[in-house]
Amino acid sequence: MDRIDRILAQWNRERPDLDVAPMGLIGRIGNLAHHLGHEMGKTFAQFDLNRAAFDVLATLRRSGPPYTLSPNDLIATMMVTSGTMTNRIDQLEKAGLVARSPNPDDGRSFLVSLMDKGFALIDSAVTAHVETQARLVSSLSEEEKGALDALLKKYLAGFEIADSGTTLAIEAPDE
Amino acid sequence: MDRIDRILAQWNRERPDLDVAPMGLIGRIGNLAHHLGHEMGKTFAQFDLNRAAFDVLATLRRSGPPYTLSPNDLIATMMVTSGTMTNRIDQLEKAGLVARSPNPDDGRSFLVSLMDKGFALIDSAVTAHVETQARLVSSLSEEEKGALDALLKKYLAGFEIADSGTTLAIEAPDE
DNA sequence: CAAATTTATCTTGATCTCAAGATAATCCAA
DNA sequence: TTGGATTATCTTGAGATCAAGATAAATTTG
Repeated sequence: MDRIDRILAQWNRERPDLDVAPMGLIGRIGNLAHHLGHEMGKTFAQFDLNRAAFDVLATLRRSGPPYTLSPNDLIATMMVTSGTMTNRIDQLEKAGLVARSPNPDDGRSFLVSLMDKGFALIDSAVTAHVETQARLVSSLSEEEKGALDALLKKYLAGFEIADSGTTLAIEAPDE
Repeated sequence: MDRIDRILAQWNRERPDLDVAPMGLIGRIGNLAHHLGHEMGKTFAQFDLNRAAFDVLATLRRSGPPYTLSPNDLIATMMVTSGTMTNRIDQLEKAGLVARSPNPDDGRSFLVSLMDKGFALIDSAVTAHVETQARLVSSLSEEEKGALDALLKKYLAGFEIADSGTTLAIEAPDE
């Protein structure tokens, strides 16, 4: 009888006409994301980063040499709006962690490159981040982690297909 | 090979020293929460609500008669800060959906009560919300839903014990 | 009973995000 | 080629959240 079960029990009493089983599943995913995000944020803060800045630096770092992507690449990877990405890059640029340069192949576009300082920072930060993540999944056995990951992957697949434009039952009828 | 798998493959190439399996699991939970939140937000918008307002109204509604809780009760249920809750209640009060009254038993405190208009609105909205949620889990079989929910519940249990003050391996060493 | 502490709520200031629209460059079709 | 559509990015304005601190009432202590 956890926090979510208590919520479902209340709904059952007040609105017995509703089937709230999906609410339990979805609520637990949301709660977990909240807790995990909070804990990971502490690690980011140790490097004077927040989740947003970490994600941008990490995306550039793992893209490999020359550690350079366009804002649009970053937008597509991180699923945020263009205004959000402009803001993130502005801040990282001010901090001297990345630099913008014109894209020689497209006058509308820029290239965002990881500076040496940014490379060093994200390499340290990601090492600590991975340690934090290992701790955050340590309450599950290897089997449980594998089973959970497999189920999540299957579930997520429906949304990713939806993203790519295909119509699925999982999508809303219209926007 | 989904979006998360591609990220892990990049890290494996660039930083083969890191064990990024936990990143996959945690990343999928975050991605799912993001997708689910986005879809549910569309339903809330149909009732001129956002997630924040829906949660407050729903918490009052499911608490049962007299549909009244203190701001502190709402804060504890929703895991938000007091400033956030003040803001939410202010808006709902302006919209005529809830009302504040002094708490006769505690001069520091208020009681937040659902108005008739708020009751009618949340009863319609939650009906639609539950339908949305049913759609959002429809890509999983009953067995998968049960297995996923059980794993999530076990995982979440570690964090809820942590909330209550007990020290667990899953917690950060310090804040 | 008075001082110190705790509790409940609100205020303030900063940050992050998004949606919508602006700007400028590129692409495409006739 | 040239006008219209598309694309990439930035700007603007508004909303939500949080952390930290202020305020006032209740509780605990000696």
